[in-house]
Amino acid sequence: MSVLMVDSPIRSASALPEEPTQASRFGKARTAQSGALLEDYVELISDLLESGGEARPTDIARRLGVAHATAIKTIGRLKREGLAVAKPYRGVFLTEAGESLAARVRARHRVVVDLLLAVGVPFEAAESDAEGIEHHVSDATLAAFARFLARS
Amino acid sequence: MSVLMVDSPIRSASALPEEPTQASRFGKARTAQSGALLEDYVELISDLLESGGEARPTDIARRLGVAHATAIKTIGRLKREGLAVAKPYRGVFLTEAGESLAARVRARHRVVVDLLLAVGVPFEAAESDAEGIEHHVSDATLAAFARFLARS
DNA sequence: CTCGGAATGTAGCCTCGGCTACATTCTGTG
DNA sequence: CACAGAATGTAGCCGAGGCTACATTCCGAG
Ligand SMILES: [Mn+2]
Ligand SMILES: [Mn+2]
Ligand SMILES: [Mn+2]
Ligand SMILES: [Mn+2]
Repeated sequence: MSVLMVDSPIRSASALPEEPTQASRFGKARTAQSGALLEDYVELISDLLESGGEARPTDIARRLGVAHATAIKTIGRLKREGLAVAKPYRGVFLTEAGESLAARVRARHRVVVDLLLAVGVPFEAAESDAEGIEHHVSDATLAAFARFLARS
Repeated sequence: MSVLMVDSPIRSASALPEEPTQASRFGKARTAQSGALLEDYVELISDLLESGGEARPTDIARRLGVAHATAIKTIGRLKREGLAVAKPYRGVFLTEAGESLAARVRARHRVVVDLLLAVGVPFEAAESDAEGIEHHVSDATLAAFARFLARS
């Protein structure tokens, strides 16, 4: 059995994926990323509205750790995309679409954190990492997470 | 015991985190994201070099699903940051720093995919989502993933 | 009621990461 | 060995998402 595996059809344990496959994976990651910011804003605005009553630009900015001008500009984008409404100096509110997105995003955030905790990630790392990870969790993955948590 | 829990110190199961805590979590997610692109380039270049020999801009662009001009511009950034070297028309190579980053990134990618598979995520979703998730997995989380996989 | 400080909004700048269009260089086929 | 076509590189555009500086509006203490 002096096999050297030279010219084996299987090149190695981790051969490169096909080009179109790989391009599609990278493309999905880029797409997911581009929605991340809006998701975080909508989730945060919903949290603020539920827990206190008001979602003011300064609060939003402070919680996100950005300048207030940055927050206001992004709130403008939320309005353009039909997720939020706001009259000058009156605070920000969510549309139906905004509320429904917020609900989905919040549910997913919770499942991701719980999954991380369930596999042994320390609390603060779980919360911190989840803030980025959540935006890259597809429906299929989310469903798998939920199943895993259910049978734990 | 006609307690209504009004004015209880614990407001609800999911109270908002403290402002500085939340800002730091969002900030970390933003920072992680800014490094993501370079990580993917370096990992891909390393894969191409190991598996074939050459890492040419056109190949890189095709695999990432972007225009070749975009890839060339980013390769310029890799050079500025000391991760890659390339002479005109000669293909791209990694510096020591680049190789070492690539090794870490590839190892982390593998652990993330394995973790996803281990909790029941279907293969293609695991590969696809991992491409985004990997960039938000801290060292603490990575270690927890590895421990979980070891005792499975 | 006033008025000063806080909140809000606007203007304009920057980098990153996409893109298209065009210019240049390389290279393999005839 | 020429040269057409592919690969590579350059120029310049765009939007997103940061920032600072400044203008405007609101509101509560006095
Ligand atoms: Mn998030
Ligand atoms: Mn979140
Ligand atoms: Mn990736
Ligand atoms: Mn990867």
